[in-house]
Formats: sequence, structure tokens, C-alpha cells
Amino acid sequence: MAALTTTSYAILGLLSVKPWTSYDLAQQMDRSLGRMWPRATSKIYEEPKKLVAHGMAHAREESVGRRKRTLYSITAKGRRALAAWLDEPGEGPVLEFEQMLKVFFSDSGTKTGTLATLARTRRWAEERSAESLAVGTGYLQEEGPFGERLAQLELTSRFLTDFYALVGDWATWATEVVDRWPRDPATAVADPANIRETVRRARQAAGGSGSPNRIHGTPGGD
Amino acid sequence: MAALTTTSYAILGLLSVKPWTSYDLAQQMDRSLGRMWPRATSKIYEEPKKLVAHGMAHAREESVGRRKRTLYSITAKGRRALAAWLDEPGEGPVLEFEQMLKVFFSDSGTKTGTLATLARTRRWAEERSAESLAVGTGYLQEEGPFGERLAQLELTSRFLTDFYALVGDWATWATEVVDRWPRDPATAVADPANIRETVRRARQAAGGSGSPNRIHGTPGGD
DNA sequence: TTCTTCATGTAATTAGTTACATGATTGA
DNA sequence: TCAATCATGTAACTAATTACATGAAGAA
Repeated sequence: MAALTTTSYAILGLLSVKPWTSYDLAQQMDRSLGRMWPRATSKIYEEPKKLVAHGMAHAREESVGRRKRTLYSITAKGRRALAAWLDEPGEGPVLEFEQMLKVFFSDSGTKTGTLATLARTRRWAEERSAESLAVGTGYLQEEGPFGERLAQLELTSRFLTDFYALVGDWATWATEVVDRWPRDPATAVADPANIRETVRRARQAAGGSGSPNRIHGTPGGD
Repeated sequence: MAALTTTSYAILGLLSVKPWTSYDLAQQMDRSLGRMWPRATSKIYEEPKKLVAHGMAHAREESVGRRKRTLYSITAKGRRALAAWLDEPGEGPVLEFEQMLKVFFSDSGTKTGTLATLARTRRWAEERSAESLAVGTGYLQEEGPFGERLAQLELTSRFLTDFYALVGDWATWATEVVDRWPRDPATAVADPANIRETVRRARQAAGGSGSPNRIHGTPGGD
């Protein structure tokens, strides 16, 4: 019997809220869950079957006209498994950022192309922010199937909102910097003040307490 | 002949900087590239072969004792292909965040477990920040194989540094919020002030100009 | 000498994606 | 009544991961 993955538990978590059809689950993945654990729609139709095979979910066949659809609900065993999973340590954030990859290698490209990439990044951030805004105002009106879970949503939506803002702010800032580049990005030079500021922020975030993560090189002063 | 993926171009980009052995590439993936395009080491040994098959890279066999190793370098065709790829639109950031998933479903878990997850998140952020700090101070001393590319590194390292700071700040804030929860997270209630603040930030980031992404529901006022 | 870590891959497996198919519903 | 979109999946494919294997170099 196939082992459960994080994706399985993500679905199981949704089922813990209430029963859903596969389509409902896919919607959630598209709108909320997918922002922290994105998976293709087809996966959403497969995973619940694994949960049923493990006795963690129950499937009820319904019909709409000549078609059938499946309504999934969590079982007692499923609730226990979910609670156990929540107590295991999870992985930190993993970021994939193709546009930044293009900025990273922009010395092989053009200034115009780089600016175009950054413009797209900014638009992406604005769109996601607008989405966050809509979701957030929805919360304020106690809409959606998550009324009882506002305490959780309050936490995750704050992170996502700030993340989108960060992406947007960065793209804006980077655009200003690249605007000052010469025509050929390969000949652009860095502004030491920017690097110093980045170092300052990193030092701040690394935390003064004990500084246990200090690289042991450069022993004699900073 | 297998089509090239973003991962292929990531490797190609590295080769545009200078020739590397597979091991060198794996190191870069581990330290720098992997922060924006993370892939398993074995992939790094496979992808360059595809590039060679496409005539975009050249492999030179060297030997170390009885073993052989491969040194890859970019070809002229490879440089053209890289430039062409840079001009195509790229994808926005994709985030996978298992720990936040656990926070999202924490109403099925325990307060203690949630706090433990957040503590891990915070440690993760501090470690990454310390790494950023080390990398940044290295830049200030013009170290590393990237001397000529500081203008690019200045941009990407700023984003990563800020991202790690965001993760750390969020975990700290969320810890404070969860600390005020009752013993059972399912009975925790949200603080409307927090949600309002999140909405405020989202509105700010969504940008006032024209507000084209406005949801058309709620027509009568905000 | 032996053990451990560094270095250099290949093989097996799988999680995930893209593509396809088709019935139901709605609106023009 | 026709087209478009919503709803509900399955099948084929592949990108990526984990596991394995082994030589070289350095430490104990």
C-alpha cells in the first residue's frame, strides 16, 4: 500500500474541516492550500483514494445525472493520523523562482529583457496581493467554509500577504537598480552600499543571541 | 532528444560563468543556485549530458588517479540558447511550506506541537540568514568565482536575505499569537485587529492605481 | 592501516505533471 | 440548439528524488 506523502496529509487536513467532493478539493487547492502546497489538479483526484485505502477517509458515491462523483469524509483513524503527523517536525520553506534565475544570469542577456522579467514579477505580486486582499476582506465578513478556523487563517494569510508584498517591493527596487545599468548588463557594477545594506539586514535577522551560526573564519574582527 | 527544462538552463547559466566539473556544479547548487532553484545532486550530474547532446556544452574528460571526471564548458551555441531563454517570460515564485501547512491545520493538533513547529521555522530562518550574512561579507571582500557578477548577486542576495528575514519575523510574531491561544487550538479565536492589519498590507501591496483586480462582488462600499 | 569524508557517478523508483476524454450546466 | 465552461475523472509520460556503488584523499 502506497505510503502517504505530505500531499496526502494536506488533503487529509482539508477533510478534517468538512467533507468535500474531489472537485471541491481541487478548488481549495487552487485558491487557498495551493499557495503553500501547490499540486496539479489530477493529484487531488488521486490522493483521496490512498487515504481511503489506509482507512483514513471514507468515500461515498453520489450521482449527478448519469455521472457519478465522490464525496470524501475523514474517519476517526484519519483524525488520529492527522494529529500524529502534525506533531512530527516539518520542512522549512522551499522556494522556486524562475524569474529570479533569469535576473541571476542577466549578465548573459539584455537590459531590456531583465526589465521585462522584473515587470512581470511585479505584476505577479500585485495580482497575488489583490487576491489576498479579497480573501482577507472575506474573512472580515466571516465568509467561506473556514469560519471556525479564523485563528489559523489569520496566521497563514499574514505570511502570504507579506510574502507577496516582499516580492513586489523587491521587483520595484530591482527595477530602479537595473534602470541605472548600462546597456550591456555584463558591464554593470554593483553598488557597495546596497551590499552593505543587505549584509546589515542579514546580520539583524541572524540574531545577536550567542551568534551560534557564526562562520569560524575571519577570527580577528569583522 | 530530450527537451531542455528550466533546470537545464540553470546549469547552462552556471557554465556561462566558467567551466565546472559536475562536482563543482553540485556545490553551486547546494550553496547559491539551490536557493532559488533547488534540485537533487544526481540531477546535476545528468543535466549537463543533455546540454552536450544539444551542442550547447562541451565535455572534457579528465582523470584523477584511476577515476575520471568531466569538465563542462559552454559553447557558442549554448550562449545563444541561454540568451534566447533569458528573453522568454519566466514563472513567478513558487512556494512550498510544509511547516506552514501544519500551522494551517493546527486546529487538529496541539498548542505545544504548533509552537514547536514555529520554533523550527525560526531556527531555519536564522540559519539561512547566517548563511546570507557569510555570503554577503564574502562579496564585500570580492571573494568567490562571481567577482564579475556582483551586480547580479546584489539583486538576488537582497531578495533571499529579505525572504529569510520575513520567515523569521513571521515565526516570531506567530509564536506570540499562539502563546495567547488556549490549550486546544480548535477553540482559539482570531484577533480582528490582526486580520484588519493584514488586509491593510494587502491593499497597500495590491497598489491603488486603477485597482484592476478588484473582485466585483461587494459593490456597495468596502 | 583503517576509517571517514570527499568526489563522481548510475540505477531504481516515484511523485507529480500534461494531455486527454466526456457528461452536465448555463447562457447566448 | 449550439458553444462554452463547469465538473469529474483516467492514462501516459517525465522530471525529480532516493538509494546505491565505488574510488580518492586526508585524518587518526
